[in-house]
Amino acid sequence: MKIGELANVAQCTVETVRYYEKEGLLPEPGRTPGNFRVYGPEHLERLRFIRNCRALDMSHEEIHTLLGLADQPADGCGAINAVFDQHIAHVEARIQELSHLKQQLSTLRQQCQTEQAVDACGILQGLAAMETEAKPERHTNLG
Amino acid sequence: MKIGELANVAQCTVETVRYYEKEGLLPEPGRTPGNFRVYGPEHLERLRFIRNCRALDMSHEEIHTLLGLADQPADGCGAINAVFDQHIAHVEARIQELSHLKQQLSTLRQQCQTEQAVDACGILQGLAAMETEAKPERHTNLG
DNA sequence: ACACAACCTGAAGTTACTATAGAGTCAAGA
DNA sequence: TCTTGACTCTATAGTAACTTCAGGTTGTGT
Repeated sequence: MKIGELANVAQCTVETVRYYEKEGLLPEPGRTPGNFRVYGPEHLERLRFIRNCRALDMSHEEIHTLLGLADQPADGCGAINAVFDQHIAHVEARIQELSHLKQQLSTLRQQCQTEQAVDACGILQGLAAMETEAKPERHTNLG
Repeated sequence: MKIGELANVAQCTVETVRYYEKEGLLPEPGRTPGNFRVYGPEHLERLRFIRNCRALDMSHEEIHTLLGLADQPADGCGAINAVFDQHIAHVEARIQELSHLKQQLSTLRQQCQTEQAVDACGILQGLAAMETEAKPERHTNLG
């Protein structure tokens, strides 16, 4: 199949497919005499794998690692579990962070319940007065 | 004060300060005869405001809006509340998303509790088999 | 006088794409 | 046969919020 069909069944755009190829996540497919890419089922399976990883918010680096491990059937899957556990930890950490932010935002929001002059707006006063919190160091791509 | 001191008290790097200036978040300060930036307390207050907004994960666009509203003391603060409410909604939505992801990740993780051959690894099988979920459209900068 | 820290500008790198420009390929209809 | 239109190709730039780097200037302490 050609790139448009592949992208279609894999629920992504043709640009994304070409991008994955350039990134080395997807192997280079064959070409027609007219230079169009031709994909087989193995490409589709790999692309599905990648898209599922992305749906789980894994970074390209993580996916790269996972694909590398998966391509060595002789090895055990302990390393795979490790990648997974780390990713879960990232997600959990981000949820914690965001919950904390939400708490702060709600507190600030309660400083101003009514429409009043800007000078008196409790939110602005709060934003000006807050002690800048050091952002926790991030080892994740999750924003 | 010079840029290094400003950055220091505001808990950020000098590069970040210069970047905020280029982005129009921080007004251009005066210069010494030797072309060094010189800041006053008003710059520090503004920078603190910005850093607090960033600590709350607001985008530069949101901060820009907020600063614009704050600079018009005649106006009411209803618009400010609106920006805030929307941002809180973004944070809540992202928490929901991540919680859902965590759920899926945990389920997958349970597919493989032991060290075994890669071919049998339940995680990889799960990743290959999952039905790619359409990613919800994002109207936020939160990753 | 000289080292060294702090400052300056401008450009490129980061992530995972998306968008655009300009050109080539191919199947079907007139 | 010609043409239209859908699809494809490559290469380049843009996105967000910075960080890093290269190469040069200014100020300070001894």
